[in-house]
Amino acid sequence: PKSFFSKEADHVEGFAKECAVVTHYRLKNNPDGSGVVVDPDAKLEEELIVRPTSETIIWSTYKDWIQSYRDLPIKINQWANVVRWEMRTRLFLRTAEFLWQEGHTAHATRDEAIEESETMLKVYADFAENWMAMPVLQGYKTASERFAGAVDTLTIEALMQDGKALQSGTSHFLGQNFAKVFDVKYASKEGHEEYVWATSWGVSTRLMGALIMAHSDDHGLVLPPKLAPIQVVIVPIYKKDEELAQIVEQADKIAERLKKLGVSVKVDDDDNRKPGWKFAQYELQGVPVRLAIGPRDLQNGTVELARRDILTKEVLPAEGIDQYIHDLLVEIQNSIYERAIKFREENTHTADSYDEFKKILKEKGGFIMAHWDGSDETEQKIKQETKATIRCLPIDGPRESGTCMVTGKPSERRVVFAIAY
RNA sequence: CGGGGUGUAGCGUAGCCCGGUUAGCGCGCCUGCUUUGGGAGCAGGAGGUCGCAGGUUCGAAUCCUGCCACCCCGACCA
Repeated sequence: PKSFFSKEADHVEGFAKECAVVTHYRLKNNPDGSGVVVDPDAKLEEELIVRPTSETIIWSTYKDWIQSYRDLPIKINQWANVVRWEMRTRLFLRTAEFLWQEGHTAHATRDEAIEESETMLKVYADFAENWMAMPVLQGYKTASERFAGAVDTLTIEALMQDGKALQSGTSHFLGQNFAKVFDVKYASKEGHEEYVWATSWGVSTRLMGALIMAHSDDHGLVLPPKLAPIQVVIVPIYKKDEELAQIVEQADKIAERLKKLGVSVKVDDDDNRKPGWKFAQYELQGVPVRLAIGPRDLQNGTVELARRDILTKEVLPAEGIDQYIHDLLVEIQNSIYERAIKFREENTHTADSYDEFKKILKEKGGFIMAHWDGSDETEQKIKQETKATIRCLPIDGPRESGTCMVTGKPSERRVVFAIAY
């Protein structure tokens, strides 16, 4: 309901310009027969906002669920579709409707809430790095980039292959902002009424875009083995039906052995597509390992193995190939990650003057470490003049005193700038 | 909303400026034969209200007017 949504002032300001609003609840046939029209008699007394995020409905509910310190902490995660009516959408990265998980927690103390927000950021960073094989920077957002209604916003920032940054997940420390406007209090051990402390955090289908842009090449997707739905595909090569039968028998044997090792396999005996077509197709889909088996292999007891990530091929003995692949998948996972790390290192630069900053931005892109005086004005000026934004103040970033590249005022540390999606 | 652009077969497009054969090409689709270790080859075939409406003209995909739709750039952005 609109009235729920209007409580937290910053929250309203942050989302008001991109909300889909339900004003009517019924359609009817157009009398002129041209289709359906909104029934003007079905106007809602109070408009509904299709949620851009669920804080308001969550907190109006938490108010009923929380009375005592014994009810805390409360941690709910939900998967939901949300709608943000962006001016311009971008496939996977900024769709009008997207699926995400959003967690909402309430805590008795400030420290506990902060710890929760940091823990979740690490969960996201762990997933990005160890499953998606995508290195991320962890850090704090500046005030202007913060979530609407948050005291602090933590972010994981990834670097895409085109040198642009992508915010890939966020975790917010909400302080007592929502507790106060939704009046969520609990009775403490000491018998005092206290407002709860809150967090929220989420990752979305934007991660699909991140995965694509972090690893793919001109042949298509490159999926990290841990996330690939099919880790190994076996393509038979044959001329006659009798050959196919023999090859498929061999392929099935290898597939069975792989499955015992926990590897997911597809044997593609589709006769409608030819080997070359299949090779290209599975590369497009990012299947990490491809085996080709033909009459020659049957005779020699070999298979041809191709790696998707580095596009190599080699002929290996069929004997023991299952264990070899099992180990290779681990190696590929690491290799993709290492390649992404290397790319990020090569595309992270330091700038000590505004001119140098602009030059790097124009010629190289990537992350730029630079000193900033901490003011909103300077941040906005840089954004207007260069389109670069402060991606984050890294959690583990080194302290290094210097002077702001724009104003010359003192700075305690470098912050991370980039052009972002 | 401001600026720019595009609508031609299932998809991608040429033709439009400078009006004039049966609107051309690629992919895909269908049939046959040959093929199969990197997205097959040859031969034959099907498929079109040229976004919509009106106008100019002997004649309009092409020129004019109006409308509709979509795309790109900017403000927004997990």
